[in-house]
Formats: sequence, structure tokens, C-alpha cells
Amino acid sequence: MSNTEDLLFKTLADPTRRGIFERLCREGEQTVGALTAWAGVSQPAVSKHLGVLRQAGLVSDRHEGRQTHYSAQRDALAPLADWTRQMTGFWQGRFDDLEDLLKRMDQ
Amino acid sequence: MSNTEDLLFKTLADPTRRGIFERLCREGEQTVGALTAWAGVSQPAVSKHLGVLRQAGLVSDRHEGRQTHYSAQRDALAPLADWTRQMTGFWQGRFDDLEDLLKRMDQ
DNA sequence: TTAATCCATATCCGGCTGGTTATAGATTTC
DNA sequence: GAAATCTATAACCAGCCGGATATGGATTAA
Repeated sequence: MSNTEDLLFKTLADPTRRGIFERLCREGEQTVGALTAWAGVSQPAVSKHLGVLRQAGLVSDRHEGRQTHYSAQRDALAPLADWTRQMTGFWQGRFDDLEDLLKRMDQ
Repeated sequence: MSNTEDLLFKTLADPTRRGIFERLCREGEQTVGALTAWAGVSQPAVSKHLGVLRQAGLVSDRHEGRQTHYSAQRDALAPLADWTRQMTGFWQGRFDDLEDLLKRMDQ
């Protein structure tokens, strides 16, 4: 029961929050104002979502004057990619292939 | 805002439910009783989780007498893998590499 | 300095959700 | 047929969560 995976899944489960993250991934660094203008919710709601994303390590913030710039931390998705690979049996298939190869090499 | 991704993330966000799915992925087909004995929750809770997983296409069921066997549908994870690849900019990076390569070949 | 802007926090609220117990249907066993 | 077993559904409840409004702190503009 990896706590990291749990945090990632829970954080990305909400569509509004995931939308914010997607936008940061695609468009790059954005201010809270820009994100609020785009998302269909209030500014406090956006701030709260950004806080959750930051706590999950999915975004980082940079303060500049009275505005805060947020940007996506793509590396934080690594555990998610690993989990998906494990579940889809990616490596299992690879090991089977390796096993076959070794068998053929013996003969 | 893909509805499929939303369903997958929401479904896998709960640790108990995700645990059941992981077990089905690793151990293969399981009856409700076996899953209940393993998970730390009641049998109705397990049944409800299996219903949610099935509605997301993540598991399939097979009836045999008075017991129901569930098995993981790994293919249903494909949209998740795709989404992660998109967000991590996997292809973006590959295209950048290709661009660099072409540039060097020109010179 | 005063006003305006940007963001974060506090507080509250309604709805969703994951859990339980109770129960019923279906099937096997005695 | 009666009892026992397996699973699904119903009904209910507590807690969490995402949303809104209100507000304060910090910074820039007038």
C-alpha cells in the first residue's frame, strides 16, 4: 500500500484539479489569475486545488511580486507510470520473452 | 475532459478498491469470498467495490454455481498509460531528439 | 497615502462515498 | 425438503471533499 500512489491517485481524481495540472503541463507556467480565468471555479477554489497539487509534489510555485506562478512537476508522475506498467504486466511479458530467449539459446 | 480518464482515476483513487484490483492483476481470477478474506472490509463492501471496478471496465465477472469469479481487465488501463505519457511529455521529448538529430544531419 | 489588485486562508455547507448491518435470492449439501 | 453457503442489494450513517463567500496580508498603482 504505497502512500505515494494513493496521494497521486487521490489528487488527480478530481476533474477540476486534474484539468489545472493538465493545463500547466501543456501551457507551462501560469499565474493563479490565469488559471482562475480559465477554470470554471472561484479563485479560492483554484488556490485550494493548487495547494493539494503542491502537497502531492505535482506542482511548484514561484513568487513574483503580488502574483504566484505555478508550474507542473512532470517527474512526480513517475510512480503512476510505474504502477501502470506493473499492473499491465509489462515486465512480466518482458521476462517471459527473456525466458524464451534463454531457452532457445540453450538448445 | 475525457470521461474515461475521470472514471479510471476516481475508481482507482480508493486504496481498498485499488488493492482489490492489484490483487486480481497479480494473483489472477478470484472469488468474492477469497477477496473478502484478504481485504480488511466486509463482504458487501467488497461486492460494492467490485461493482465500481466492473463499471469502469477494470474487471470482468464469471458466474459458477453460487460463487462469482472476478478477473482484472488490464487493457482498461490503456487510457491511463496514454494520459501519463502525454503529461510527462514523452513524445514531445522524442520529437525534440529527432529534431536535434535532423539538425546535426544537415550540417 | 490611498486605492486597487493578487493571492491565501477561514469558515461554512451540501453532496458524495465508503463503511456497516440486515436481508433476500440462488445454489449446494445434508 | 431443510439447512448452510455464497453473493448482491437495500438502507442507513459518519466523515470527507469541493464549492462558495468573506476577509486579510502583501504588493503595486494613482
